[in-house]
Parts: sequence; structure tokens; C-alpha cells
Amino acid sequence: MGKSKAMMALLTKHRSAELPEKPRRTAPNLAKNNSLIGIAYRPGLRAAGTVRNITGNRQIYGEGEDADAFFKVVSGVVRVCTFLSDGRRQIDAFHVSGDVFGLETGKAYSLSAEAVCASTVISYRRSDLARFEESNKALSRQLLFYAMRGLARAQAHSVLLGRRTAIEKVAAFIIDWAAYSPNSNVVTLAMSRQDIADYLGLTIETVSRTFSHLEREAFIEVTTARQITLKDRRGLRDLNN
Amino acid sequence: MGKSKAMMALLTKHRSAELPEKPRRTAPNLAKNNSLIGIAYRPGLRAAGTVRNITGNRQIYGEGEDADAFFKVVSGVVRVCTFLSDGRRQIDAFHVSGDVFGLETGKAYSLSAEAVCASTVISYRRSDLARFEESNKALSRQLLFYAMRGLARAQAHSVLLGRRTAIEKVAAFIIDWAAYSPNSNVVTLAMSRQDIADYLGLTIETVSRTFSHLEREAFIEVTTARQITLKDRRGLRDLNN
DNA sequence: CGAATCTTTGATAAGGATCAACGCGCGTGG
DNA sequence: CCACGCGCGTTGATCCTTATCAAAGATTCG
Repeated sequence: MGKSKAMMALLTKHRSAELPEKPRRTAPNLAKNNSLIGIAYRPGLRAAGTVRNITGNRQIYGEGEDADAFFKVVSGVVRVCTFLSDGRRQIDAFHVSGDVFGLETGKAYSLSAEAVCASTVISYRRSDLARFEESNKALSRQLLFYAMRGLARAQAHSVLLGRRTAIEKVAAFIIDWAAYSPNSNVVTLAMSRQDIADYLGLTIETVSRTFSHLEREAFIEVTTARQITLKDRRGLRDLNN
Repeated sequence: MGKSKAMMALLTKHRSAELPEKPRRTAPNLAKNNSLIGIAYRPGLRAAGTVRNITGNRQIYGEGEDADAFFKVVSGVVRVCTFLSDGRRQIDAFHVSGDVFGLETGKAYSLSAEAVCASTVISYRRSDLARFEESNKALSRQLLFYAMRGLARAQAHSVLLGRRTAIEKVAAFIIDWAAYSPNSNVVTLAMSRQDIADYLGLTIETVSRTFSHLEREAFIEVTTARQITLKDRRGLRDLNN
């Protein structure tokens, strides 16, 4: 499939054994707009994409590689991130079922994508896409939708990174993530503290301390490291105005 | 044109008199991809968009307003930003000639857009667009291009906000902005220190101090507040690895 | 020239990073 | 089955970067 060479080398301080893989959280409702790229689901239709399973903490593609395909998440969670040469990492987004990632204007990927936990994605080759696009104008509209939504999310993320305190960042993160939890008050986190820290522009220690702080203040209960119970959803939301 | 009501109210601490408007920096090369939405330039062609002049520090649209149009910068500089209820502001991007902004998936704008200095933009009504799209499939490809480029920029910005120090942020900003300066070593800044601070997730004081620091270290010379001369471009770039 | 705004600089405070150590959970192997 | 080791997470002590508070230059414009 992809051309994955000696790419795992980057994952120095973030490597880890495969995650145990908890019960997967459900898809965020994409409403009706989700249909087109979903055609690959329908058996009988000429497969527009290739299904691919990725184990946890494995790279899907690396920055600089030939961007010959983009992807749609079927299940699991994917993180899209940048590495600085000194090991610092910034996670731009976590993608869950229904999300599209890997859209590029240029020849090469400008970021890396990795599975947070065991995940399934569908890859769509850009070359195939050109053919499809001719016949199906809805497709480019679909892609535009995904690109614009990604843009809106990235912009919201910028505010978080640039103008929020640690407490606000973590509170916002929990609330966002809670939206993907079937049981509205029990939030299962798919990612490690390091992932959360790199997403929020904090250190792992600050994230941990902030969770403890929010627990002391009775906003949440940290049942296990990966499971949070919301005790005061409104209060949590109020932390971000 | 737009429906600008009592929207200027937001601009409490960032308001200011019109800027003097220096010689405009040139457009970033968009290569060939720039053609389609540029059709409005061609006289004789049914106008696809409406030209609009905006004076400095005036709002083009506000967060929450009906997103009935998107825009392309002809000249000047536009900032796209978010306000928090307590006055904190985050600038997501500065747009210059050739850039498209205001693309939205939803009904309302999720951000505000304001002219940094006297600027000219073309607005394209989304309703008109639908008609165009039918006849011209290149258009949706164009829009996709702009959306994806915006996404890539937003992602690069996230790294800056989340994982860079003040010095790295300012150095990166100067280098980025230098790309838009005709004379490669004299950089004319269209925006205030407050704008830069809000773009980089810093305070105005830190930005100012960092400029001074970079000058002391002989990377730049701060000729006037709005004009920087690059003394050591490579060194400046090395600050970001 | 003087008012208003913007920018710079200084002194101090605070939020988060860093350094360090310990605990917990889990899988492995004796 | 228990002990051990290892990754991960939590907590503590301290440091450092950047924010905040304050005031003095610059710059612009009426």
C-alpha cells in the first residue's frame, strides 16, 4: 500500500507498546454530508478506496512522504501531528470515525498521521480521484466540505493554543471529547497524557496536574487514567466562558 | 453590501485610527492555480464578484453573521480572528493579495475578518456560486485548493502557537512576512504590535522585547516600528531549526 | 504644540516547564 | 501465583519564561 520506509524512526519519545484497545467510541454525527465518500462501504460499487487496518501507535504516513492518497477514518482514532527536530511534537487534530484527513495541495504530506489505537481507515488514491471527479461533481463538493471543516477546527484549535490557560485547555478538551462518548457523562480517552499534552501545547505534568485540579474542584472524577466521569458539565463549560 | 450592524462594538482594546497605509507589499505567487477566482478581474466577463474597499481597522464581517459570501484579497492585508468574551483575541491568519478567506461550511461566520490597513477585496456570494459551479467545475477545484491551503497554514500556525518560544515565534513571523516584501531585506510590517502579539499568542510587551532582543543580537534592525531590516536571515531562520 | 495612541523598557508576579522521585497497573517469567 | 520490571501517570520542589503592572519615550494628527 503506502510507501512506509524507515519512518518509525521519528517516534523516539512517543513510542510505546500497542495499546490494549478499549471499546471504541461511536462516530460523531456527520449528518447527511457524509454520504459520498462513504460509497466505499457499499458492496457492489466499484471500490473507490482501500480499507486498511492500523495497530495502535503505528504511523499511517510521514511528513514529506509522497501524498498519493487521503484517508477516511472508519473506526479508531488517528492523530495528525508535526515533529520539531528537537523532539517537540504538536498534534493538530485527533480524527475519529467519519473524519477525513491527509488532504494536501502539494506533492508531499506536510504532517504525519498515526493511529492512536487500533484503527481502520479507507485510503483514496488521488489519481483515482481524478477519474471519479469527472463523473461525480458531488465528490469535489464533499472534499471541499471536509477541507473547510478541517479549517474551522484548526482555527478553533488556534484560539485554544494561543489564548487559553492550562485549565481552560484541559476543560475544553474534556468537553470536546465527551461529545464522542455514548454515555454522556463517562468519557473514555483513547489517547495518552502525552498525546493530550501535545495536542494542547502543554507538558504531560501540567495535564496531569490539571486533571487532578479539576477533580479536586469536583468538576470531574478521574476513575482511571483513561476514564473520566463528568461531575459538573456546566461548570466545566463555564471555565471557557 | 454586507449586513454590518452594531458589530464594531467588539473592537474595544484593538480599535485605532486608520493606518497611514504604506506602499503595499506584492502578492505571494499563487502560481497558475490562481486563475479561476480571478475571473472577476477580466472586464467583459459577467462579474462573478463585487469589488469592495475597506479602510484600515474596519470589520468586513463578524463572527456569527450570516455567511452569505466569501472573499478574495486584491490589495491590502486582512486579519481573520476570534474574540473571547474577556477581550482576549486570537488572530488566525493575515491574508494578502490573492488569498481567499471567509469560506464556511455552516450558515454563519465562525470568525471575524477585519482590514489591517486600507484594503480591497472581492466578495463572492455563495448563492451566485452555486450557479457558477454547475458550469465551471474548475471553480470547486479552486475553492478546494484554497481551503486546503488554509488548512495547511492553520496547521503550521498551531505548531508555532503550541510548541515555540517567544523568540522562535517572532523570528518565524518576520521570516514569513519577509516573503511578501519586494526588497528581500527590508520588511514592512502592515500590522501593529498588538496584531502580531495576538497572532503569535503573546503579549504586546513580549513581542516588543523580543524585537529588541533580536536587534541586540544583530539578527535584525528595527528601523522604525513598522520597518525591519534583516541583518542575518540565516541566523534568524536557524532559530527555528 | 498638545492630545491620543502606539511602542519600548523596567520591576515584579505568576503560570507552566523542568527536574526528580514515587506509585500504579499490567504483562512476563520464574 | 507471585515477584519483578517497565511504561505510564501522579505529585513535589524549584526554575524560567512570559504575563502583568507601571511609566516613560515615540509617533501621528488635529
